[in-house]
Amino acid sequence: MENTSAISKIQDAITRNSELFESLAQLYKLFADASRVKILVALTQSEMCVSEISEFLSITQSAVSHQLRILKSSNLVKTRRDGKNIIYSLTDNHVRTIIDCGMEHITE
Amino acid sequence: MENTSAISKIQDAITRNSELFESLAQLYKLFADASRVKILVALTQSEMCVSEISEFLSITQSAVSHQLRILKSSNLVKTRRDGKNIIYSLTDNHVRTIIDCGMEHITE
DNA sequence: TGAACATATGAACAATTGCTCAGATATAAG
DNA sequence: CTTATATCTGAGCAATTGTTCATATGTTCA
Repeated sequence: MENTSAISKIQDAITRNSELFESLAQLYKLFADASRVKILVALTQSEMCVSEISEFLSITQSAVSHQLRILKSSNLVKTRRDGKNIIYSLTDNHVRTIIDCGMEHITE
Repeated sequence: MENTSAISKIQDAITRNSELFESLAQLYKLFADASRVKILVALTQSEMCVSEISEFLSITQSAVSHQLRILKSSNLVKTRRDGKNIIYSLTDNHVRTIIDCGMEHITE
């Protein structure tokens, strides 16, 4: 199967930017789990502490904590301490935008 | 830990729309793999047949075929036959939009 | 019809993922 | 200091995922 020159250029571009697309996949992986999506959606509405989040997900506080760690180490959320509680909130508005974007596809 | 009424409402909304957010996670799952992302990005530029795609990914024709089946059964791509080849293309522009959206986050 | 090419499919397997459980850490209040 | 509350962490495990390999299906052309 011979390439047309046009397709060859596209293939080259993708091969050259391979790492970029791996980061992109990595980003989407963060949204690729129902628990994490729900956490992120909740945080688009208000900051919350761990126990508030684990209240409406049907999973343990430990599971929530694990997920939050993933989201935090990927810089999607940030934390501050308030007494015994750790309050989680979105780092910036990208999360909101990405969720809205996916929503449009779902609810077309 | 007592809920403020505001947070309680957010939690209710998320619990009520649980299925919606599971679909959303399911959608992002499709973008959560480097091979699939590269395939989709390639298809935003031009329709392609299976062998053209497997040429620039470092995976076998069989692996590409498996991935394409996932993308097709999720209605992200569609096919037409051209002789011995099956030509894959994007079903609509949502894919492009979602990719652009993620790209903005990466390349900020 | 038979050979060559393009694609699809199913089984098998390693790697990754998300959860639970048990226990560690940190803070606040008595 | 001790207890209670909130959160984090690591080990272990079942489920899912992406790939390869072998093979099947489908198409073209001689």
